[in-house]
Amino acid sequence: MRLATWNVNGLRARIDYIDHWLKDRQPDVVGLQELKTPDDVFPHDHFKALGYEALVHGQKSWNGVAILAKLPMTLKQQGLQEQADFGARLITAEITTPKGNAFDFTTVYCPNGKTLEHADFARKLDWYKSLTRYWQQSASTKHLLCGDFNIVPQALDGWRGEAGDDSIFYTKAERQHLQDLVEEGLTDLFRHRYPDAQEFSWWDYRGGAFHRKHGLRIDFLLATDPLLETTKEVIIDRDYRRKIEDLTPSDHAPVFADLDI
DNA sequence: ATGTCCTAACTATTAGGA
Repeated sequence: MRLATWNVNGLRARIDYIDHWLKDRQPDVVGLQELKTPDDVFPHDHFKALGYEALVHGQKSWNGVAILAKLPMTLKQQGLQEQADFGARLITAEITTPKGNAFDFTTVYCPNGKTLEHADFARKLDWYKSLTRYWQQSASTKHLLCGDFNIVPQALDGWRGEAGDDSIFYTKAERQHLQDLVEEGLTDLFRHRYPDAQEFSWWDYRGGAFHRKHGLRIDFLLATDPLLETTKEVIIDRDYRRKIEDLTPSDHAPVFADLDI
């Protein structure tokens, strides 16, 4: 069972690139973020031809999340009710595996915050409070939370290291909100498997950041213990941050994990 | 040229991204 997360930076602009990756990696379930696509033009037929059903929570121009799955799934939640005016940023489905096991899969596009001084930074922190409350209420023992969290968990996860401390993405306040999710019983699958590895999931398009290794690890797969225990491998799929022929990549790499469920 | 790049949108310049 291969579960993945990917901020695609525009679904319609990325559709051919996404096809390459789906065919190469064959994930069973994928959480997508930053669709920038209204629901009424979401290319359901396109993904159906590749074997995927899609559940979508999108909007015009910005944000937007979706779940692609080769397995049976049912919609459980679209959006955080307390945060409806901050964009389409969360979707949850219940997935049934070929073994007949059910688990919940949530994918999120957490707010960026812009700058420490901007009003959106305080809203980002408040959004995280709502996410933690949602998590407390979901009360499912097998639950994966994945997406673009827009927070650098520790110095190892950002190219600036400790020099980034207290700047946006690296603040104590933001990191505490990730810690709150850990205290709810979630584990960062990549960091758990590779405690000392420095791998990034996002690189700025500008200034040759990818080749200069100026990246951040801000895309995570977080899982409850029953899912953690069955995790066999976790990959940050860095090769898919590269250009493919004439196709432009997202600024994020996909991240996926293989679980025996 | 905020070293600067990519997307979407009232198609030309701006907002948003991280």
